[in-house]
Amino acid sequence: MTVRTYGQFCGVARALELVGERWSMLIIRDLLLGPKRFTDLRTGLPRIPASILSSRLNDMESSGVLRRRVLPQLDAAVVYELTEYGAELDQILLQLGLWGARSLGVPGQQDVFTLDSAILSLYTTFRAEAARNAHVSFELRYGPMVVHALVDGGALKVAEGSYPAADLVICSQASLVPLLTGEVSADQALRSGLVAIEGDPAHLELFTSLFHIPSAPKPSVGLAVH
Amino acid sequence: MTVRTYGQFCGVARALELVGERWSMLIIRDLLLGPKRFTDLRTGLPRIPASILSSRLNDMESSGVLRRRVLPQLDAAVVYELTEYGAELDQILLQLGLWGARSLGVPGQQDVFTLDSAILSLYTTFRAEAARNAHVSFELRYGPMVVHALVDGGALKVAEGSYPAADLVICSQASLVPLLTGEVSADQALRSGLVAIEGDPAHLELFTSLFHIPSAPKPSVGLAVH
DNA sequence: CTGGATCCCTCACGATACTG
DNA sequence: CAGTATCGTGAGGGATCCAG
Repeated sequence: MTVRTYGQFCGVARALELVGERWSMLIIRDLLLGPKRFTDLRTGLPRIPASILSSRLNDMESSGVLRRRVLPQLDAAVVYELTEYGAELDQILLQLGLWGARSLGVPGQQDVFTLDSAILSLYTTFRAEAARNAHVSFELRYGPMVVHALVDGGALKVAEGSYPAADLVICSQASLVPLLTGEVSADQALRSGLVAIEGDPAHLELFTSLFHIPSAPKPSVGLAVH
Repeated sequence: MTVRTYGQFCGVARALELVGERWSMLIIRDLLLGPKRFTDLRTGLPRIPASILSSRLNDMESSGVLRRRVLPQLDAAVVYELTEYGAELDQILLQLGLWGARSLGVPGQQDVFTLDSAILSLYTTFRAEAARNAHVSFELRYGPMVVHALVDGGALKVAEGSYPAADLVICSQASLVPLLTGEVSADQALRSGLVAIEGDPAHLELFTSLFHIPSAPKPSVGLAVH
């Protein structure tokens, strides 16, 4: 189980040796939302072979990114959870998700849309600075999957399940990406049937201002200016 | 050349399909510092097979992360440079480098320390908020490799080569990591011979406050709280 | 000399089956 | 349920060769 290295004395190379193998980042993505069992991870990552999941978990446990924990229950349930070190990847994962979301096309026939990525997508696209004075709650229904998002003045909490007190219920028939990029306005989304809502249409306008996929670059650090 | 996918409709998965293959991130790391020729990239990544470099460049060109450009010269020199989209990975790469630097041990016998990673390491460890009122210049000598860093009130510019007007010259005999993490103080580093300087020792103290590898976590977004 | 392409070998990945 | 074992395939690694 000797990890392949890059032969470089470099923080980036080291990071990639820890979490750069195929599937590792997606495992971490799912664990960011809480400890999970082996089977939970398989469910969230339908295409990962069990043997690969097993070896990734072992590798990342050895390197201190996550840990195995035996729950104090009769059935001795085992969960995997991020260590503090591993959990510090959260911002990086969110930014990477936002960067990648910009080139998400339409979902392919084979693509799965999991609960965890639905929840994560709300965190990645959340614009805290636009939510300073916002206090609003949404329930989102992606087919059978239901999550809710509570916006409370710059803070966001997303979780699974319904939220009967929600200010707005959004039922999406397809990908919300065009709405989040601004390619489609709230109005257009409603009229075209991209989404259906229960509640005040003005709240959908608010939703698009709180959750957004920027098409223009954020100001760069200025390394690659030419 | 059909790219392996993860079969997920998710920004993180999409990002990994674009830049998650082995070596891709390190290619981008080097290109963050400016356009480079095929041979320059090979020099900075000694262990990458030419065939892999070639296919990564082609893949990332197809996906819009970088572009080939033919310089208007007689020899028709070709350079590779990041697109605007690719360049937006800069913050992510810097943060990933900082995260990985925390588990950098001592450089292995086989490890190379390239000019680009030396320059990048200064960007990754730079603390702009600690440099608000700082105006100072450093020359760093890692064996035969020489770079200089200009700190100008929260802004940093690092480049290759000597800088005769530098306020402080730092000659490192070994890895600077212990100094940057605070494991070794500026005083101890001098007395132990970890570094030798030309200039005011007080500037070395300043250096350690400007460039730092935090051992404690930065505040997390609060996803993985349990 | 740069910018690759081609060959071959090895090992990680991926699918399936199996066990405590 | 929670993984490990087996095994074929294809990507990575290294050397060599070729075109502009």
